[in-house]
Amino acid sequence: MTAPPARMTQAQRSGRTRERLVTAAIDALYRYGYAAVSTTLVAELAGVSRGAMLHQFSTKAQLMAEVAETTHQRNIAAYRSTLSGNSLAAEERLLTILDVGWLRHGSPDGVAHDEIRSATRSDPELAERVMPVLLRHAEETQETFFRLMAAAGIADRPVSDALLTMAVAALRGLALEKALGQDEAQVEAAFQQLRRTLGADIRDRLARTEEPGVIYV
Amino acid sequence: MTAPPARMTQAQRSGRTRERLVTAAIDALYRYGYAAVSTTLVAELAGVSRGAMLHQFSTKAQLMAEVAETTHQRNIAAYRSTLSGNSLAAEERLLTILDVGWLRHGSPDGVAHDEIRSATRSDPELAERVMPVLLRHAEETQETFFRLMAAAGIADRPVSDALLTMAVAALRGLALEKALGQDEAQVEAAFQQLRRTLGADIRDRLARTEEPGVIYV
DNA sequence: AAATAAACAGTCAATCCTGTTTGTATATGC
DNA sequence: GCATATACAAACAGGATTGACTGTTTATTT
Repeated sequence: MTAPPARMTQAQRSGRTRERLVTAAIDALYRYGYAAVSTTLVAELAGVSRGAMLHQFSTKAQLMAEVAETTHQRNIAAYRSTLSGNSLAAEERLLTILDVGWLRHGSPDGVAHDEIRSATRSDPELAERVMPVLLRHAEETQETFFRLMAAAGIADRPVSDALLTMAVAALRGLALEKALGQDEAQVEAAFQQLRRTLGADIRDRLARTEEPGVIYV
Repeated sequence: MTAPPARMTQAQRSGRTRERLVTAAIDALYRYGYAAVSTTLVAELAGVSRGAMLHQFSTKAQLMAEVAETTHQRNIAAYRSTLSGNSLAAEERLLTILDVGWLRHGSPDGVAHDEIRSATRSDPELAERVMPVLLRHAEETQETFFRLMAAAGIADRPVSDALLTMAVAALRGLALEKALGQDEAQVEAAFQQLRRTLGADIRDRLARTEEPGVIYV
């Protein structure tokens, strides 16, 4: 007794296989890294025929663009849900962002996103399709972060951008160490060092502004 | 009138083609990234026949191991020559190390080294051959950095390791941004942010120790 | 219910890459 | 000077990957 073929609309069928493919791709990127991820592998992991895959994503770059979009959306959702719940003082709030960043960069979503990002360096076709997406994400993030900084009393765009770029670069570097299988405790200690250092800097900057108070997003 | 065949010893011939290949490989890794570097391309760039290449480096992993070794040696040479010349106060000295680190990580040598490092994630054969080398480099670096920290009065191994891991991860992240063609000024500003932040932290730590004074290496 | 469109399945061609193999030239040791 | 080992040259085989192509099934529209 096999299950009946379960009638679905076209949109449901498409959505289902697209989701399966994106999920499988994220998992594969997380586990093996971009260079070891072939479209054939993704299709197999997803339990989707090669034909179906090519119908939904006619090139590898298109699939990766969708992966980049999906992971980014889940990332910002994580920031939002963490920040919207509780109302912390400025310093705590900014450090919480760092914590979420660390959590996300180490997650399959974050690793997959960063894998795609760095792969654009070697793959012009991927770059052409995905870079615009990544740049949009970056601008979006800069804008959001600046609003948070401004709300904390540091309404200085260059400072905000530099802090963000530096922190994100550090998180990417640390996440890569973790992905390379370096000693977990060591990497975690390095993150705590980053946290401590950035915390001190932010505290210092806040001390030079009017009373920061509580930030509302 | 063509040049006479220039008699060379076997060692000279080997050394010459090995050097050509390593140089070409570094250049290719710097310009295109690991995934886009084939052995064929390296041989062409080096002006060396494929047969000669395979004679000197029978696998791609072996070539890459040599590249990793060469670039690392040049890196530590850069640190040594910078530090041995002048005798700076502890804080200045540590920041100088950071500056050299930034310079080297952005150089073709540094980029090539980091490309190989991250490629081990996707290429098990490369990992098997190269990881031992990279781990040796890492231990060497940790040891040297710790001695510098100790000489500066911060003889705390966990702190030294965490600081180093964090700083190197940040430099790798920033160097990647640069390699990806992100806005130079923006990346440079982020590095200055890192420098400022780490400088403050070190100053803070030094203040809690006995008079640091001048470090001799 | 018939016609059309969308989703899916599986094979194929073209390309690229790595390392092997076979053969030649140059240097070295006796 | 000759034998041997090392360095170099170039063609080749095997394997993998991507996107095209042909045909089938399922949904939608009229």
